[in-house]
Amino acid sequence: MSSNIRPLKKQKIRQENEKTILDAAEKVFAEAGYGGATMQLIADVAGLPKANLHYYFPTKEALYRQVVQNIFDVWLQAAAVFDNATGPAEALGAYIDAKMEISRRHPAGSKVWASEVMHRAPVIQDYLETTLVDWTNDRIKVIQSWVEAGLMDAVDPRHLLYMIWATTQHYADFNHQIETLNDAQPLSDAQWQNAKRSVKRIILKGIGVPESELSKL
Amino acid sequence: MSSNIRPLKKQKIRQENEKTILDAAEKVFAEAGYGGATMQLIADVAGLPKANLHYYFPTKEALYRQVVQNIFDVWLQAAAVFDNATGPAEALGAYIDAKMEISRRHPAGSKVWASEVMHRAPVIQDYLETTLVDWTNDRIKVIQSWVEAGLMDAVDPRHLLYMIWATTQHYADFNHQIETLNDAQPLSDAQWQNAKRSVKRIILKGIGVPESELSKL
DNA sequence: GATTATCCTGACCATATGGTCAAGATCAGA
DNA sequence: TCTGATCTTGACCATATGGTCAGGATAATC
Repeated sequence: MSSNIRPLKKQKIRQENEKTILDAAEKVFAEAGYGGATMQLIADVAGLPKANLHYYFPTKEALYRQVVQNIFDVWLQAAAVFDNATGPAEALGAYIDAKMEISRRHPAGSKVWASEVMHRAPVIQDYLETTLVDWTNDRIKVIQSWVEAGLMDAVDPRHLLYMIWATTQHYADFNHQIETLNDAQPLSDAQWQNAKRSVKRIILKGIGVPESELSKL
Repeated sequence: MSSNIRPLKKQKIRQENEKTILDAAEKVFAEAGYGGATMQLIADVAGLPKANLHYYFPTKEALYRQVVQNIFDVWLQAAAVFDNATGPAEALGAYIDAKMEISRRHPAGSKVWASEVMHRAPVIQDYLETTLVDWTNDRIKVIQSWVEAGLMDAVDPRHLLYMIWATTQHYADFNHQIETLNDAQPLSDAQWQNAKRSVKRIILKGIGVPESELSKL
């Protein structure tokens, strides 16, 4: 990597500023959308002059692209939890927990992702067509093997995945609506626990996981 | 109403143009977001000069406001199906069907709604706080009565509603992702039927509706 | 057919925004 | 301390956009 040539302190400055800018950008893109976000506002949130953003990221689009790619990485990491498990209760339960936790800790990222996909994925369409398609097809096979092993009902794996994605991400993307319906308060720790338990219970029971497994939630 | 004073033909012109503009606006707002949408593009889609839009809708914000309010009305109408039913299987089944149908026929509207809520509902916050809160609280009571009558498990009604909203709207808001995962094809009639059946089955079974009711889906 | 109310629209304006640049500041290495 | 590389930033520019307006077209009324 050419950045290894760069001296240490300069390297650190670059790293920190890029992170500061990316964090600010994620926040602003989430709140205003791509079109509504302005470089000036991102700069203000980052606490840097606007021209400095353009030093690190040549264009608004390049900055946005980086934000979206980072979110995709977080998404993929959560998906890993899916794997190291033996059956549907464990695997899907852990996956739902992981995604709910992301929705709680990282709502801005989820909103940017949702916005990007809603607008026909102008910058990450290639990722959808390759990484996402592959990942999804792999999990579908895993789910089908569970069905064949009699560990769960013969549900369509695709729609099961969509339901999990939709529901977990809803707690991030629609957090404002959820707060409004919660007496204008953010969900408390206990309410988040309850949300996770409720979601897991309905989905897992809905696909035929036996009651003995459900009681572990 | 003062528009009754307006002569017939003029009245019709107004009605038709407003509808043309609102349809174009919904489409463009859905595809580009509020910030990314331009009055010029909406005008082009509507096939009218830009100045004409400003004759009917004074500002971009006024036009957007009207679009969002219309969507809220559609949403409320679908919610009516919830009522004329006796138990959870029938009521929730019909409600899910209705919302899935809206997602299929009216995806642009759903996207505008999602975008509005994601951006902290700048124009319909008052509706969220009044109409939506009231509607939700009413349905929660209904669901609780079903629980008490032993017609379903003791699930938290709130999270059940969120799951239904999330899942059904996902098929509109993320239709591009779903298409990408469906070999770049829109869902066929059969696939929509399958989607509806899958969603209803998982959710209804998940809340403890007996198998005898499920087989009717 | 003359008058009034409504509708239509090309041309125009003020402003906001993404992006540029040149000059200066800071740092690393010799 | 000197030199080159990297980083910083205020000032600036071209363009796009929301919105205005005056004058013309069309429809309704008498």
